[in-house]
Amino acid sequence: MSSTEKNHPTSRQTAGLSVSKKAYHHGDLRAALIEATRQLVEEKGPDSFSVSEACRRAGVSTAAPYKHFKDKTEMLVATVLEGMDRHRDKMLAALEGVPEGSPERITAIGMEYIAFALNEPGIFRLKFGGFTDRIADPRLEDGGQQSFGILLTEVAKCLGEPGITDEVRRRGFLLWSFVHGLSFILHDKGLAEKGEEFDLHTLLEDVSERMLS
Amino acid sequence: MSSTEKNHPTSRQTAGLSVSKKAYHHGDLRAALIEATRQLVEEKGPDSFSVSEACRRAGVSTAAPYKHFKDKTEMLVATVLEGMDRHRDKMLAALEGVPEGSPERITAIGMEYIAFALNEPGIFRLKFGGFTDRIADPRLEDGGQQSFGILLTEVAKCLGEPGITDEVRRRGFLLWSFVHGLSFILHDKGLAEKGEEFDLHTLLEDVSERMLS
DNA sequence: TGTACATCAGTGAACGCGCGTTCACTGATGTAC
DNA sequence: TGTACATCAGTGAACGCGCGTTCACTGATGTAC
Repeated sequence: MSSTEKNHPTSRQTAGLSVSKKAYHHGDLRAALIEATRQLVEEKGPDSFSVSEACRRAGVSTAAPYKHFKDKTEMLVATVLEGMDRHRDKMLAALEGVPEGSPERITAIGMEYIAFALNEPGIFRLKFGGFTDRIADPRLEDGGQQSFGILLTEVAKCLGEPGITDEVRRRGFLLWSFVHGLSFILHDKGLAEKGEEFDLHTLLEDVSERMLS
Repeated sequence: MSSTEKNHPTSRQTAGLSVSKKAYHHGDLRAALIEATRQLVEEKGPDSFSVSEACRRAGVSTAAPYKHFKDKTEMLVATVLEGMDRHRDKMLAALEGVPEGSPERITAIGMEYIAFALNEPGIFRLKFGGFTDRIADPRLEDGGQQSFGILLTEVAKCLGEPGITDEVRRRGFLLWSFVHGLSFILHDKGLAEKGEEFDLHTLLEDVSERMLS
């Protein structure tokens, strides 16, 4: 009984979205587990993540998560979804203040995409890397579709097209492929050195221009 | 004793590179294990590969590999190296008959790169995916450098540059990023659908042209 | 050609480990009266 | 305000599993004479 006050010092008041979520014993174990999962996925990589370790980090027994998630995969899906939300928010934020219809908006989206891949490579790979037993959750597809839609909207405006035409989808797909590949390459220390002599922003501007003209 | 003739029906005569490798008991267990590893990596994914299962498939005890490889990682490295050799050979083969200095050579390299990623996604991810405990083997770096060098040589010829200049490296890096990203996207069923309406070869031609002009 | 010996590829049993998941439980909390 | 009760988040012990690696061994092969 004397060694039980070691955990979650600030979790009781998480200043958060869900006051409706009752603060039983832990406060919000679900959120705490997602955060622990996120940290572990970044520290050890998506493939080395284990439920047990997340529990250790959250300071609960290994059985506790099963009150909140069906199984390990659901924990990972929830964590990726949370990451994608942040990702999309940042992409939209990056657009603020940049003139409508300017190619700089495309560059801004690309920069944000790459920044996310570099800052949260674990989540990025969990979403895009194609890993063990493939998480094929429709909610993940939806999130990706939304982000891609943001890009297409900007491409349409840049090209002066009336909407998401075939040509817009085509250019958007090409731009996405490029930025996606760049993300993987820059994230990999051994590969990134082949491009370290180039300025990232200039590269993106260059490509945006070539692809949109 | 009655159920031992089930394994490796054709492995005794592997029509191979190494006659010097003595045919003791198995013939060439090293090669057989690499092939088993390759198969498993494709079937189950790089992260689900296990030494034990490779042994089962090769029909040997779980201790046998340690006569040929230091540990699990060495088995994977050897398998990736073998795959990279095949990859490079195919890239070079794809160039045969295509006129020197034509952008079609760039497209051919790109098509081959993507074909490899789609046909051997396990090996591709093992080389490029950035996975558990990161394999950072200098031999892998070398192989990648070689392939990139082939691309740069072609880019230089297309641009009419005297050698591997900064501009050649820059264009080559952009082209590689694009094809690399495309490989990941097309390999992923959920992502590939965003580009399924486009003809791959036409996309590559388009990008090569935009990047080389 | 035959024999004695050295080599070493592959064996089979064992090890310790951390994993994902289950189970009956407990005890703090919220609610009804 | 106080008491009885229902809820259910989190417990702790246990499970069966497959893993990577080790060890002393065996027995087929190649070699020296």
